[in-house]
Amino acid sequence: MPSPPRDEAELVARARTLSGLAIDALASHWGVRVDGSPVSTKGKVGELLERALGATGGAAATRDFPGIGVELKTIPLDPRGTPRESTFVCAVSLLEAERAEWETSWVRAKLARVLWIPVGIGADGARRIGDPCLWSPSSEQERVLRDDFDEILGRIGATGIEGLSARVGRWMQLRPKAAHGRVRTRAPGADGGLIETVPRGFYLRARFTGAILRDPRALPP
Amino acid sequence: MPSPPRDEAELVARARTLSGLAIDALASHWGVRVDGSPVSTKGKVGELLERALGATGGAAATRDFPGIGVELKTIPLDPRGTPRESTFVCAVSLLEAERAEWETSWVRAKLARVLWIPVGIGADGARRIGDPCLWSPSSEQERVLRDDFDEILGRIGATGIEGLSARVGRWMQLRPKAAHGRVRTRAPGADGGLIETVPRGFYLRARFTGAILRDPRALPP
DNA sequence: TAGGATCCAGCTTTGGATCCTT
DNA sequence: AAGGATCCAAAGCTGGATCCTA
Repeated sequence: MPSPPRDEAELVARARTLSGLAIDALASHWGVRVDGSPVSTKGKVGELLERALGATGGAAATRDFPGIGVELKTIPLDPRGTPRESTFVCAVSLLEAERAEWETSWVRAKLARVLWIPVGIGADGARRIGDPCLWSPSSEQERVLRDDFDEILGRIGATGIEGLSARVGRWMQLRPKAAHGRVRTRAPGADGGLIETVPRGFYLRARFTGAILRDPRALPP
Repeated sequence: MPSPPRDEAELVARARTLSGLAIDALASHWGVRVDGSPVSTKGKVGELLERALGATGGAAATRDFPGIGVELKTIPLDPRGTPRESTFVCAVSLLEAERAEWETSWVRAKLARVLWIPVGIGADGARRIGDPCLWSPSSEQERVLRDDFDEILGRIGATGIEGLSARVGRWMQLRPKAAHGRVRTRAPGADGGLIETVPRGFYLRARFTGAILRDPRALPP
């Protein structure tokens, strides 16, 4: 198990040495199976890269590399280099939604510094690690993310969580997270009591992550 | 048959009196069948509204209302108010493509002043005429349309018509027009001779017409 | 043919549902 | 539950093919 990287430069240097490596090779090195049925290997590649880069593992970690304030995100690409999926950022606390502000939010902190690692798929079907991209949002990008955040949390306050569609948000959306979980939220209306619902999390739309992988300062539609 | 409207105000006033009217009612008034199989009634609604508004009919007309320089376009909407189709603007002369310029183009002249008439569909399945919208492109809108025009004609010049996909163009695209027609164009390359191909026309994408019906100065993606 | 357009199979995108490990 | 995510049916969009009338 590698020790945590001392600084960003060391983290990026390590990520660069992994570039081009087949996922299968990395998996067998770490004794992890990533060749099962697709549904049974969700999240495995992300965890594999955390290990290989010396991330602080486990559910207690607030960030992947707390010492240097960097979040690690893998992005699956299709053969043309386009993200195949949206990217989960973090869960949201529905009960604190009304008081939440972008400046002090967890989602902003997570997105402040991200090491994106694309995982491509070759003509032979083998998945390979791509070139890492250390990114912080430009001020224009952050403005849109903040607008999305405000609109999403504003709707939760106005109509309750059941009135919020995953369509809301240009680059960021709120969607169910976890099939079996239960959390409490407030029913719509001023007199709303507590009701139970499924947990939600912030996701970045694929068109946003695709654009920043091509150009870190891009402003997608 | 109404006489041609004297000016824009009269045209819009007439269009407003039609708003809310069922297409079936208008059709029976003019003795036109619009209840056949969908494939057999293409274009009927557009012709019906031309008649009802006193447009100069026939293939010889360069514009629907030449006296006042207005083009009439009907737009079919789905139950949510979104355009169901792209909108045909005019044919393109492939042989003159290399010399063509936006400023003097037919497509620009047609789009300079358009009376959009949405045709919605109610919960009962009946089609009804909506509120007319007299529109000219804003300078920002025209800039994008000109860019599309330049890129489309530029590609015809560079790669020939067969190298041009209907994907080119943000708001406007070039697509086949007429199933059986034949026109001549120049083969790609400096030494290109004349070859035959299917006629093409400019179309406005539904996301553009949908946006300007909601807000005439909107700048869709 | 020119002028009025829509059809519709196939591809892409969306977003609610779901899976594994600690 | 928290943290790593992907699955996949259904809705939406695309764009080549096509239809009618004068």
